[in-house]
Amino acid sequence: MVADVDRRPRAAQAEVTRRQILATAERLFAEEGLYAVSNRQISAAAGQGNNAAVGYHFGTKADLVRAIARRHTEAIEELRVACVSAVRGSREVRDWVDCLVRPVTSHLSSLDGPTWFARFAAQVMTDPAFRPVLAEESLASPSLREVLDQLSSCLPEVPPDVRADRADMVRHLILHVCAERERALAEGEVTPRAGWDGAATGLVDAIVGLWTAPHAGERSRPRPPGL
Amino acid sequence: MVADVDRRPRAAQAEVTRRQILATAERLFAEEGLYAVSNRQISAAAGQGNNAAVGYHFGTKADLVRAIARRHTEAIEELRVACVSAVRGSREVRDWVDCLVRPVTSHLSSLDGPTWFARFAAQVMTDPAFRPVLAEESLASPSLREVLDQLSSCLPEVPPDVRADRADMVRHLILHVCAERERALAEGEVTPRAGWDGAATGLVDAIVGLWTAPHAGERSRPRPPGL
DNA sequence: GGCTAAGTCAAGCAACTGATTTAACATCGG
DNA sequence: CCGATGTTAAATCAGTTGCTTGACTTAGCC
Repeated sequence: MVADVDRRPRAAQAEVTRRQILATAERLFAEEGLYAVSNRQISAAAGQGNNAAVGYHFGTKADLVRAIARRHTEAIEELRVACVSAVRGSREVRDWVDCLVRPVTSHLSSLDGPTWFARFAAQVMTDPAFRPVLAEESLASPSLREVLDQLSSCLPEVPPDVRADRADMVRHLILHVCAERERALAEGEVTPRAGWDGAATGLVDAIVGLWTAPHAGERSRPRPPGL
Repeated sequence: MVADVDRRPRAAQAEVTRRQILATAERLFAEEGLYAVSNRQISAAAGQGNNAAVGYHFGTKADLVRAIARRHTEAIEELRVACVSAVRGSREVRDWVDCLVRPVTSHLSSLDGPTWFARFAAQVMTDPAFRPVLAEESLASPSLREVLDQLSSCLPEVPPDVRADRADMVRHLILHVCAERERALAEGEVTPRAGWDGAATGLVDAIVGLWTAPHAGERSRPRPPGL
């Protein structure tokens, strides 16, 4: 169980197998659904004759999901840290919204070929059983906290509960728009935007508008009486 | 199980059973997850000694999901039609955004006790296998098309692809914000807004801001070079 | 009253699930 | 060189899945 001796051929082969299982599981989860794919199918599709390879290298299905997620969230976290340090000191809403959106889209576009992580993450965050696996550690990111704090300080006049409400909206927006775009790409549909960078621009435009929108009370117009 | 079943006519008793299965399945799906619940568990939890009751009254799991969804989407559709006819002729963005949000939140608040449909729908729309079941018929609603057309005509200067992009965002926003709020309510967490009506107001505010936000190109500020 | 058909119940089916166990095998430390 | 170790392979386990089957109960109609 020593960590720093994995350069040997033996440990290297195991690492190749682990990587293969991770990649295969991520693809199958995104395409077929989290629960629709069994550990056996993953092992087989990963080229492992062993039908228990997943259980051996990872543990339960939750552990596998966590391992897949961590690999991406770590990369995204690095990009976000770089993005934050690039705009630190700014008071522009758009700069900080960029720090929320660009790390995700940039990471997805950095993966060659089709991507599956956005669809995977959307499923994990929507499933009541798997949500806690990813939610805690993902929302605890210090750089993410800083971005949200900075975004809040850009709008001191907006009540805190409204800001919290909208922060949730932004989170859902980024996740599911990326997942939907990924799915559209995979199914060969036409996408509203060309490339992940264009999608990010559309997302940032919309989020800036959402974040800076006037909040309840600033509008005096009454709602229609029907509802 | 129930004492007064013997007095009911035959067909009515079957309808009671169907209703019971639908309600139980909706609750279990929302709480445990779509795939985490088997037809057997649903039958048992619905008080049916028959372990194949679900298969008998409905067909496959997809058929059950469709039946659950239809019951709610029909009610929401009615509310939306009423909402649309109330604001027809208006050129205000907020009026038409109301027609997207209020029917959903109004329907959820009309159900007494805790609700499960939003979480259920979020899972269905996120799962690659079940998404087509709900997506087609839900997006084909004529009143929904009219609202989106009216919303588009409110912003003629915005390119069509940007409008399509943002329409997708609005869809995701309404669905997953309602689902998240429902989940928070079920787990006893504090919710940013009090009541579904307040949540709808926050949602409408944000969506109006999102929809009317300036789009790419209207901002001349270059993005930070880091990404 | 007796018959048909619908609804319910209970048992059992093959197939599949995660998990465990055992064997084969290459690599490593000495 | 050999034994220890860790990875892969393969067989097997109990439990659960959807689905089918047949018996039982009862409403509706002749």
